[in-house]
Amino acid sequence: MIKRRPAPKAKRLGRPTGFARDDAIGAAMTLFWQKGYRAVSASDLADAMSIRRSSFYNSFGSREAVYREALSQYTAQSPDAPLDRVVRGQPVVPVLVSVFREICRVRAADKEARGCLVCNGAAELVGVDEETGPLVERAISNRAAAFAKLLRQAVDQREIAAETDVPATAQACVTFLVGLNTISKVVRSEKQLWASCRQFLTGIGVPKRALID
Amino acid sequence: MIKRRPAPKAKRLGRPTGFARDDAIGAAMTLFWQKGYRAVSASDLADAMSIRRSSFYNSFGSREAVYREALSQYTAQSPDAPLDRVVRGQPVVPVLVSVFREICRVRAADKEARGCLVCNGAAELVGVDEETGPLVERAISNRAAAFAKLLRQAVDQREIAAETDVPATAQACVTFLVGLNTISKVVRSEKQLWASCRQFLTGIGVPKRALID
DNA sequence: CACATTTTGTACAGATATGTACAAAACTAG
DNA sequence: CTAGTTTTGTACATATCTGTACAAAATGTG
Repeated sequence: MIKRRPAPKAKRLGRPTGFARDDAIGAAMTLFWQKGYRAVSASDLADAMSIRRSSFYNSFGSREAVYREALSQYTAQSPDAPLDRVVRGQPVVPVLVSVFREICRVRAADKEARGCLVCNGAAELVGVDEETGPLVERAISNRAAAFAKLLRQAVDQREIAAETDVPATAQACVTFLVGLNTISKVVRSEKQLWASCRQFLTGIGVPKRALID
Repeated sequence: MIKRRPAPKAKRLGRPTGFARDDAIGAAMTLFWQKGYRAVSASDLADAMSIRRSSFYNSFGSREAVYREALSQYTAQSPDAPLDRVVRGQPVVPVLVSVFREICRVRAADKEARGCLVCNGAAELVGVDEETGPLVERAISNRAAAFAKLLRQAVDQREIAAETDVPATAQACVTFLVGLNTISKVVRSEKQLWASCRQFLTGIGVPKRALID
C-alpha cells in the first residue's frame, strides 16, 4: 500500500533545501564531539549548519534527532570501524592491533582532544538522557559484540590461545577501548598511549611479534 | 602576620548558616554524579541543598566552586581511594585487586548506574570547560601517579615481575580503570565486570592466586 | 499561468538560567 | 541594649533556549 514512494533520483516537490544534509549533520557531529550533547543548543547547531533555527526544526525536528544521525555518521568513520569489516578467514590479530594503534595516532593528533563521540556520550548520557542514552548504549554494545566475534574467530584461526576466555576478554577490550578514548583527552602523547596499549594487548594474549612499530 | 585566624571552635560573627556545609556539598555531589556538570543548574543545586539561590551564591559563589568541592569530597570516598593509602612494606597486589573488585561491586550495586564522578567529568569537561576541566584532569593524573608508585613498589617487593614496564603498566591501569567506570553504566552485571578485570589484571602480571573469588 | 508543496525568514510566547540588589532576620561583641 | 556582621528571602534585570506560527520565497505539476 505504499503510495508515492519517491524514486531514488526523483525531484522533490516544493522549495529545495538550501544546504546539503550530510554536511549539516557533519557540522553537528563536530560540534557535539567538541562540546558534548547538553552543551550544544539548537541555536548552536543551526549556526554551525549556517541555517536558521526554523529551517533546523523543519528539517531535523529536534536536537536529539540530529544527535542520532551524527552518531551514525561518526561510527562509520571512527577509527574502530574496521572491527566490523573483518571477514572469515582473514587474520584478526593484525586488525585488532592496528585499530588500537590507529586510535592512539588519531586521538593524539586531534589538536582539540575531543576523544571519541560515543565514549563521551556514554559518560554524559547513559542513564541520564532517556532519548539519547539508549542510542549510545547500543553503540557500545555493538563494539562489545564485534570484539567477541573477532576473538572467537581469532581462537578458531589459532591466532591466540585456545584457552582464551572469549567473553571476558572481549569485555576487557571494550573497557580498555573506552578508557583509552577518554584518557586520550588527558594524555596527549601518542607514544604513551600506545605503550599502554601494547601492555594491554600483550596481556590478553596477542603475540609480541604482532605488535610491530 | 596572621590576624584574626578564627580558633577551631570560635563562633563566627553574624547570622549562622541554616545548613551544614558538608551536607550541602554532599547533595551537590550526588546531583553532579547523577546528571553531569552541565545538566545541573544553580537552581537545581540550591533546591537539592534546600536553600535559596541567594544563599547558594553567598555561600559558594558559583556552580564551579561547588563542583570543585564536590570533586574532593568524592575522591575521598571513592572506591579507588585506598590506592593512595598504601604504605611502604605493605603488600601492593592485594590492594590493587581489591580496589578493582570493589569498583565492580559498587558500580553494579548502584541502581542509578552513575559510574564515577571523575570519569564522567573527564569525558564531559576536559578540553571543554576551562574552569572544571583542569580539576578533573588533575584528579586523573593523580590516579596515574598513584598506580605508578604502587607498581614500582610491587616490583621492589617482588610481587610482580621485575621486567614489568612500570610506566606503561600504570598507564594501562588508569586507562582500564576509567573504561571500567564508564562501561559500568552500560554493563550492569558485577560478574561480567569482574571477569574482565580478572582478565586485565592477569594480563599485567598479577598472579592468578591473588585473584580470589 | 495558476496551484500545490516545501523551505525560509521573522516574530512571538513561555520557560529557565544567571547574577545582583536590598531589606529583614539572626547572631556576636561590647 | 546597641552596634556591627553575616545569612536569608524576595525581587529585579538580563540573557538564552525552545517550539511554534505565519507570511514570503522557491520550486514542481497540470
